[in-house]
Amino acid sequence: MSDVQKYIDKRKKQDKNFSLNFEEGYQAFKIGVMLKEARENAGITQEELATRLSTKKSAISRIENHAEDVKLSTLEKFASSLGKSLEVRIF
Amino acid sequence: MSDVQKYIDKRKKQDKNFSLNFEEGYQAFKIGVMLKEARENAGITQEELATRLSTKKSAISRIENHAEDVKLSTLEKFASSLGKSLEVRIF
DNA sequence: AGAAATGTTAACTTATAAGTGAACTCATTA
DNA sequence: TAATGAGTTCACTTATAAGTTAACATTTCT
Repeated sequence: MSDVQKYIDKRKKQDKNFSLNFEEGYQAFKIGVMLKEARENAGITQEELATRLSTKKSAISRIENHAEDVKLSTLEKFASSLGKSLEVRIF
Repeated sequence: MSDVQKYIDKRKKQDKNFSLNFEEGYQAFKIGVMLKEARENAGITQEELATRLSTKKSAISRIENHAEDVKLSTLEKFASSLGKSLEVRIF
């Protein structure tokens, strides 16, 4: 079972509304999970990442959990501050 | 020579400022070219695409040419209205 | 060449992502 | 069982992407 799936199940239990309408925002949600995973793999806290990005931990949390939508530049900064790259592809 | 490179050369000729500072916004720019390419491959005009996306051709032109930044949802809508998918990957 | 279709740009408005601070939960630890 | 560290959520502000109109430019026709 993938980490994404585990996370979905966990959130479904906690959050009644969650299981209902997450399909709409699924893409954005999945990216939040991706970002959280990338950060955790890098072994740093939200606060540390926030410092690197000159922002606050609350902003990081929002992106990882509730981001309806994200700007491309935000994704890029997030990724590159973890030493990662971002690929965007149309296929 | 790639289409992206051809386009860069063309723009450099037209636009004095262009060759100077395009590194900064390179990612966003490249995506604009990608989107333009995808649209042209689909054989539709900016106006037709604008109609599909319930917006105006000027907005399409801006995204293809001058977009400093783009929202993920905009990319997704753009791609899916051309029958394409969007992939975002951190690596 | 002139006309029609297509694309670009600028100026302005509207919608919303991101920045911020504070109060809270939860887990760990001294 | 305080205290500390990590994460979440809320309310508010600020920055900016996207919507819109209109004028202009460019390309592609006959």
